[in-house]
Amino acid sequence: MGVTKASKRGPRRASTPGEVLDAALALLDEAGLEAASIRNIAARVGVAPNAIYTYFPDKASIHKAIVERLLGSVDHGVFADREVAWHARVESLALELRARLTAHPGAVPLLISNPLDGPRALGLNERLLELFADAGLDATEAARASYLLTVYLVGSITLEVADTRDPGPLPPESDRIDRREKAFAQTPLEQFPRTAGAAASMASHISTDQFVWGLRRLLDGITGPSRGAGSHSS
Amino acid sequence: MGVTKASKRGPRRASTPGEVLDAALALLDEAGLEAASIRNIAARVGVAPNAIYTYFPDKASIHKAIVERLLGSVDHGVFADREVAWHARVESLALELRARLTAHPGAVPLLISNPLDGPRALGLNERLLELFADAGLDATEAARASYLLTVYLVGSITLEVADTRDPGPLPPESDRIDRREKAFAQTPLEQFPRTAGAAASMASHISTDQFVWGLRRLLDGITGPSRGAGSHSS
DNA sequence: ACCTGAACACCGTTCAAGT
DNA sequence: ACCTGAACACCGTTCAAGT
Repeated sequence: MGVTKASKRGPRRASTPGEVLDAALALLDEAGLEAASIRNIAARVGVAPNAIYTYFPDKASIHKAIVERLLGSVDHGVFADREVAWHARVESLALELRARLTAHPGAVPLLISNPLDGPRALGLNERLLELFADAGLDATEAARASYLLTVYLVGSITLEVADTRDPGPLPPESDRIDRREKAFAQTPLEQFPRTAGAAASMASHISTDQFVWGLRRLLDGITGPSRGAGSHSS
Repeated sequence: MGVTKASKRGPRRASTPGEVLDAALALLDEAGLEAASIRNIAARVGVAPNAIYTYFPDKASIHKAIVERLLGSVDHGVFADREVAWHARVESLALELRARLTAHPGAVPLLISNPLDGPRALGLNERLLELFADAGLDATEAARASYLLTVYLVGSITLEVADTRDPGPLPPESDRIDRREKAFAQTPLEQFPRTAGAAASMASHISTDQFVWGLRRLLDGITGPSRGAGSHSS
């Protein structure tokens, strides 16, 4: 309450930090990481390259801000509801995060090259720990479990975007499955018989099905198959 | 047999592709990704920058070759032995891969920004599929399981090196645990109570213990807890 | 307070030329 | 066949100057 709007002196800013991030994210989406240079961002904002340093101290801080923005865009409502079974809540959280992050493949390299220590990242971690506490895990187990899930998310997303090198939005799943099948059809059968033979199933790697399957195997490993409440130690 | 040594004409190469990779990997290890520029590599090899293009068509191909070299350095002997229980063999493979890759943190960004489709990567995938076949999984299940394990490896390694931003070899585990504990001691308790409270357990995230724990949870999820042979479908 | 032009020390890559 | 010098079109960042 009672916070004044902001300073009003000087030649009034030509832009805002938010617009700088908009420009950066747009470039990331359209043309990939290397296109999101300070100079290109400045051009899109309509300002000289060095004016960017009025908004952010350096390029790394822009990267961190983008990651925070993406993490901040996840809808907490879906999995914060304690009425829902915890299994389903973890699944919602994981799917929501995957959706938000794969929507901007160009930004994924930023996600995985910086430590996840911003307020949004910590907030999500907090949600995860609550979830596992609700599942009956003690503090140590919950910490391990939430880290395991983070590993799974990061790994899945990384592989998913690494498999589709070119910039721009991810093509529809069906197209990607198609491409994968063609790629595997070319792998030398004699040398890698199982890999080549598994082509059909491999196609499903990049699908949501595979993601959910892996997620469930992982949760089963943590709390025991098809059981919700906590058991076991170590 | 009977392969002649190589061409002997021309001014004799000042270097070899292998030495170029040595130089690149050394720079990666000592000073990180951005230090491993074509120009720095050339300087270390003792040649003009553009001479590098005699050995590799572009920078991306050097990156791919480094990844292949690292993957090629894993010792297949440890887990190829079918006398050993498959659980232990998977664990050996995972630990061996983790050791080889975290030994060169600077190279990890290369690993995760290109599709894992080189001959070495396919060879390792083949080993994994054999392993899961030995465990009694059918082709589809084995494909999913091997993908899940790849996700786990990539995610673990990514988070491990992302948490230690500065270039150079990873510090000893005890130091990293120490640093993590200090970092978490600073996280605002009111805002993220569970995250801050879990500090002690979080420290173990970057340890081999945590890696093995997660790996076992994951294998349990795939084949059922503390059981080796295959069961279940879908 | 904010923005600019100019400069610095870098990139990856290409091209014509030398041996 | 291999290497070089020079150039091209870029980078991120800094600095002095303008309003």
